Amino acid sequence: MSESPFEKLREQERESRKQLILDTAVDLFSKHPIPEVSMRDISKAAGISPALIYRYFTDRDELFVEAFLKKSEEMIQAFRNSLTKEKTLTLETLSLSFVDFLFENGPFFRMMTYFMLDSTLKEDYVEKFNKSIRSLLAVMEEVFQAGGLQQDLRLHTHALFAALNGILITYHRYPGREEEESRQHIRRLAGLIAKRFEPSSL
Amino acid sequence: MSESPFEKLREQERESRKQLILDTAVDLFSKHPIPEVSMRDISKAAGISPALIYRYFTDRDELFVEAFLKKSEEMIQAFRNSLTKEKTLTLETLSLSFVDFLFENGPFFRMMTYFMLDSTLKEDYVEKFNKSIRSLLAVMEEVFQAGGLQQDLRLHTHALFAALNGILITYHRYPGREEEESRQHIRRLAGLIAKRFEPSSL
DNA sequence: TGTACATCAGTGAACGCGCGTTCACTGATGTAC
DNA sequence: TGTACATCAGTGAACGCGCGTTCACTGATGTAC
Repeated sequence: MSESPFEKLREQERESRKQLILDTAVDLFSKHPIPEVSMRDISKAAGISPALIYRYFTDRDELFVEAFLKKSEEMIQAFRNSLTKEKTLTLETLSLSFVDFLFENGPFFRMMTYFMLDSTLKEDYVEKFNKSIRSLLAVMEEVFQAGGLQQDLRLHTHALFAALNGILITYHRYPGREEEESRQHIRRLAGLIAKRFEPSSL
Repeated sequence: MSESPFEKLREQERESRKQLILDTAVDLFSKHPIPEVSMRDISKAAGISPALIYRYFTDRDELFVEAFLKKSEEMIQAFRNSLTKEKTLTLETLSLSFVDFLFENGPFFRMMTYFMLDSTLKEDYVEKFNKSIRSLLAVMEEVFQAGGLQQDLRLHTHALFAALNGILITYHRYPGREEEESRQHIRRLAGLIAKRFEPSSL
């Protein structure tokens, strides 16, 4: 199974072509409802034939899952980075960062909620999704712990995560509001929730 | 525009046929992902021809919205009733009732989240949806008020509503858990959130 | 160096399917005179 | 009472479309001898 340098290069080229398709898909998933993005749409946007996608992915579901995982890893990494930059890491700063991030990263947010609600995907795809979500929860849990919370750590993390998700889902395009107003409302609610989770108010 | 008793009867008959279609649709929307329920599915389940649905509804969207509104009214009414039965109306009992209700009323929950996330519906349908959500928020707001909360009443109601939604969406079919386990986890999280909203902990 | 073969990226057209919706129609009932 | 017409519930088949996916193919490049 050893590969010559030459073969490795070919492999890398193939990989970067695959990433190009993936990036195109992520881009479209972020702009339109996920069920409305067709393989033809993706191929057109990538400037290739529809058939070619099937040289890199077995089917649409696999493409979707890989697109999600890619974006998810980027997102979690960036989220983690932004947290290390904060001087004092309170639940409030964590929560505001979180909703800001999801608000900015439309693709990730859309795909995540799609997974949670609609998915009729194969079990091992669902497992990959959950693994990704668990990574995100791990980041939050660290902050809780750093913040001095000891009891029911896991449970509090779940509650805060779900609550913040709920705020985003419920108000991300509240009617009769401009995007900036929605964002402000979401931040206000996230801050309000976070404060109630501070250990000091326990 | 006055109607004879005879015409009224005919009108009522027509109306009850329409309701029958609506009930069938609600039933299917509760059992399968909403985009996967086709007009043919509904007509087959109702025992009629697909074409007949179009004598009662202009298109699929209208059918969907009317199905949602019907279920929503039932749901809000029942929720209100269950609250009047509670002796002491704390936020905790409110919250547990709320998640129990949504957990039981799969159709409403599914349709609500579909609206929040995916909908590409016409503006006046969205307006009807929001009116319905506002009724639900009004019930919660009453409880907050009865519980003695004065400041930022609206904001707290929004936050709790969104948080509970988030818990339901995030954990309603948490993987590797049986339905009953999911329900318990959701109740636990809802209780945890609710306690933090009690005025006493402000 | 030349030749036969293998590999694989990439293509455009096609397959088969299910969808929302419409069409042309039947048949029962009510209405006007 | 009979007849011509209107209304409307209801139907099965069809229309037109877009979808995911596959097929048969081309053409470039690498490999064996």
